[in-house]
Amino acid sequence: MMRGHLDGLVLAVLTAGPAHGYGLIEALRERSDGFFDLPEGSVYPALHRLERAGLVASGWSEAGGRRRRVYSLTTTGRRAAQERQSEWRSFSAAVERVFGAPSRPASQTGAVTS
Amino acid sequence: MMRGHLDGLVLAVLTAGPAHGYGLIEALRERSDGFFDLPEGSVYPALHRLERAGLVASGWSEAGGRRRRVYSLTTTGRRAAQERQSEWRSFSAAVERVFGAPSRPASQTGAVTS
DNA sequence: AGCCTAAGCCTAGACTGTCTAGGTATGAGT
DNA sequence: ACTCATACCTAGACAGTCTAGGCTTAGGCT
Repeated sequence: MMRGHLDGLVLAVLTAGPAHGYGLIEALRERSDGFFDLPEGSVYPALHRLERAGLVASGWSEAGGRRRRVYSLTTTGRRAAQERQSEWRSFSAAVERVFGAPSRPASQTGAVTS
Repeated sequence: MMRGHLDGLVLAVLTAGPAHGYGLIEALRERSDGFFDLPEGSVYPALHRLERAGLVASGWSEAGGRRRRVYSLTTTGRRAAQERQSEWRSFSAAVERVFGAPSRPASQTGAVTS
């Protein structure tokens, strides 16, 4: 489950250069050491969503008799990629703070002390 | 937006001791240094979901004339809390790998090289 | 020829989790 | 009387992901 972070990851991959949907899935799998093995039904809609939002642009190309729709970042997409990344960092840091926070006295959270 | 990580965070807070819904929201806000300021409409349903799943148990208590529903971890909930945390770590690590991955040659991702 | 797999694209609908936006009630302070 | 903080709740909207299909071409195998 990608839980809303898919867009940022797709944009991150595209930062390194244009890619088509199928290759993007492979790139995500390889970059994550196999952790992200996303179904096409997740990635294609995400790409369409990003294109509708103007963050990526697409064009058709041909390779080995197979047609590919190749996506690349727009200018706003490149900016969005950086934003998503820094949003991730602060989100991730906040989660870590919650996980790593020290125990607090039970009285602060309404625990039953009797 | 909590993007599916809310359960893990709630369980993490409850690991430190029982809490009621409203106090849990405050605890999440404080632990995250203000980053997580969750609406009640997110947290209460999450608690009910966790209770239905048997990960937390609740009971009513009274404090200052106000009734509180206090939640605490069950045994399976305590185990789930650890699982969620380690799931988070591997998820987070995978995301970091994607963000931090070096650029690869365009040919690997179907880029238009012409 | 027939079959299977990999490479490539797509989408409708189900599902799930979060948030919006409302509601109720008590106690304390002005 | 009024407002604010505390404390609970839920229906329905919304958004993102996944399931489960569909389509096509190329290439390998029998």
